[in-house]
Amino acid sequence: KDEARKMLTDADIAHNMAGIRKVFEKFLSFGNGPTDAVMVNNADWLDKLQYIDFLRDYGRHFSVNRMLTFESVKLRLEREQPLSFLEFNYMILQAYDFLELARRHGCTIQMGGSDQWGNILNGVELGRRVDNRELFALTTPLVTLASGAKMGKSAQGAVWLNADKLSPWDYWQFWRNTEDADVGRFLRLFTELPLDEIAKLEALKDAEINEAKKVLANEAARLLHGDAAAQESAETARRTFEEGGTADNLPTVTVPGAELSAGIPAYALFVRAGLATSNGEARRLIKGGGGKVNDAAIGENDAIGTAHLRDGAIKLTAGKKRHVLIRAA
RNA sequence: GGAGGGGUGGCCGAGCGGUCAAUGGCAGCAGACUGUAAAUCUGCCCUCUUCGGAGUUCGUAGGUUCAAAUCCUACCCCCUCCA
Repeated sequence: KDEARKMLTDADIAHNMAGIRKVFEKFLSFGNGPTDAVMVNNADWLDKLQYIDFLRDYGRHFSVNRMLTFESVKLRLEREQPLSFLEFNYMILQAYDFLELARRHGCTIQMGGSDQWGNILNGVELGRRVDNRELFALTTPLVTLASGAKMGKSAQGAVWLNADKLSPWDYWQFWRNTEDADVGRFLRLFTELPLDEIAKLEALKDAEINEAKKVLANEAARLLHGDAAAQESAETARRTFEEGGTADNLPTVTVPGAELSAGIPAYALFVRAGLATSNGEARRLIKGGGGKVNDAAIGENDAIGTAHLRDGAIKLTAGKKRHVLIRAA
């Protein structure tokens, strides 16, 4: 990270921990068994640190000369951006965390993105110097797209693993929209399919590669959100994109029946649906031909109401991929 | 503490009294082309709008001026060097 971290309150931290645990629960089992995962809070040991003792016992093992050579630090200095002492200490604390984890839980390997390489090695070295422990680091390259961009940007922003940040449907869509050139690699990285099967999928050419993308979306969504959610998303996608119809499971926003009877201007409805963040944006979207009601162009000021209900819902579309159903509450 | 440089829209970065809601690039959104792909081209990209305009922006607060992102003062914050 090369930008200042935000200070978090205790409540923020507790909230974040709960969120992190919820995500990891999908992939790990927490418990007391020999192979179960344990979630710990480094405040358990960091809060008790005595400054002078810490400096004397651990601080002496860190050379500022060396810390200044770290990429994250160098970047900040080169750009003449601020780097507080608090942040400068982050790598020391991370190293100490590794040591504490080794002492308390017999943890011997730390994994992370390649940007963590230096930080993790600091811990490895600290373990050797202080406890004569042998610790290990394992890092993976940050995943980039074939086009060179960093992965993780979707139409709505970041790709979140929490369902309340990014719905299973949007998560499925994210994978479905993978670039051709990334499909094989992503199947290997993000699914548990056998490699020979992936090789076959990857060999698909042109429009056929879409089948591979569906498999990728299904598998990735299944791992995170479960079978049911994955299948539902696949079915919703099939009906929406392949049949051009209206699937019941598209994201839905409800509006009080009375308001709908009275009629709501189209631009306002797009804002309500979350398809635009301001009235002006909604207007521009519709004017530019990117906003549709029940798959048909409309005027941005047209009143949308009960007359537009089809099977109990009004389908709003922004662009080709974002659809929202409006239902009366 | 002293000297110098600087804080501009999500980010980078021009502007340095009026023609500035503010060049350009990136990111984002939409249209065309397609395969829910990429690349490319086009449009949009502060808020509101009865589409004529209106209102709020250029660290914060004051001031000068007919007019300020641009000048002055104070304050806050950042960077560099000196102590």
